Amino acid sequence: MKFSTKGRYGLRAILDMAIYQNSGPITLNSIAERQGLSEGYLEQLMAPLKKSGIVKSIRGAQGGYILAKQPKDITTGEIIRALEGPIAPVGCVSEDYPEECERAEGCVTRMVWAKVRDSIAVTLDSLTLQDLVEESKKQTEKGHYMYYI
Amino acid sequence: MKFSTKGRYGLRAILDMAIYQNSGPITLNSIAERQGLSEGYLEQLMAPLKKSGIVKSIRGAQGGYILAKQPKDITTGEIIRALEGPIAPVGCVSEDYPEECERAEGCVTRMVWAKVRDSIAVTLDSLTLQDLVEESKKQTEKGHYMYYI
DNA sequence: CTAAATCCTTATCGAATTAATAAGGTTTCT
DNA sequence: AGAAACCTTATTAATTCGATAAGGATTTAG
Repeated sequence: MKFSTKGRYGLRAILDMAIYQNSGPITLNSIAERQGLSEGYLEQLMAPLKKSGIVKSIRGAQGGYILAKQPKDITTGEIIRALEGPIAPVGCVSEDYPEECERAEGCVTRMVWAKVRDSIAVTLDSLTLQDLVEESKKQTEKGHYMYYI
Repeated sequence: MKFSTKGRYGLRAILDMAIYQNSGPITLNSIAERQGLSEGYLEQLMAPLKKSGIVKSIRGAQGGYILAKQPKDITTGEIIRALEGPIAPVGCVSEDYPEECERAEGCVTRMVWAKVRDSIAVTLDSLTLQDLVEESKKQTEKGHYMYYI
């Protein structure tokens, strides 16, 4: 039961953007360097993030990516869903198109998974990028360098 | 971000046992039949469940498995951990032996994952097998046959 | 107008994980 | 003694994951 590197790296990348956004677009190259991630892999993460309206891209020289919304209006849930798909600890309780199952109606274990799904969703949806930026500032003041993982 | 069939099938198997326990051990064969699972695969699930003190086995003819504790004293968290390992949406926040990470100290995204881990753990740990048995009775009264998935 | 910087897309590949089966062994009851 | 059941390990096919590669498209700067 793990999130893949898509969600993990993607969240780091977006937080990186939120922290370093001040003037002009941010290149994948600079994110990759700061975060120790591969630029090629980051490129693949940007496609769904763009599609979900979380980032915008600016092509050409001096181009890069910018956040499409204010950090306070972007939740971690949004980011994770863009990268990992709907939250679904098991297929039959997927947020989007749950898998069919003959006896889903009276299924007791299914209720367990639905509760798990909801608890994950509530947690991720109640955290905004702004929250993370502020936490990051606190940590920097404490002398800790940066988020990782 | 999915639980594997180990956790899903295992939870069904244990709930099946809780419902059908009355006198004498329950054979894997009968669980497999009722639940539509393969007996061979169930065998593999029983090893860790036994090791975790959730079930006991009785060997030989007329043998089978019985719950090692009362349903009210078995949580879904226990069962899932026995089968899937420690709850850990990402390695660095594993309940058991979190993976090392240079900058774990000031890591902001790590805090996100820790919250996710805790919300899953609280959900699973606050549900007992007894709760599921009762829910199952309710569902049966409503005319729904059984849990599945 | 050309070169460089950057985003964009698709293909490929090895490694790891998963789900399941198979096969044979051990224990205990009748 | 033989059958019923648990027990353990090995194997395998399929899938997913993480990453790299390669080449294309767009825009800016000079």
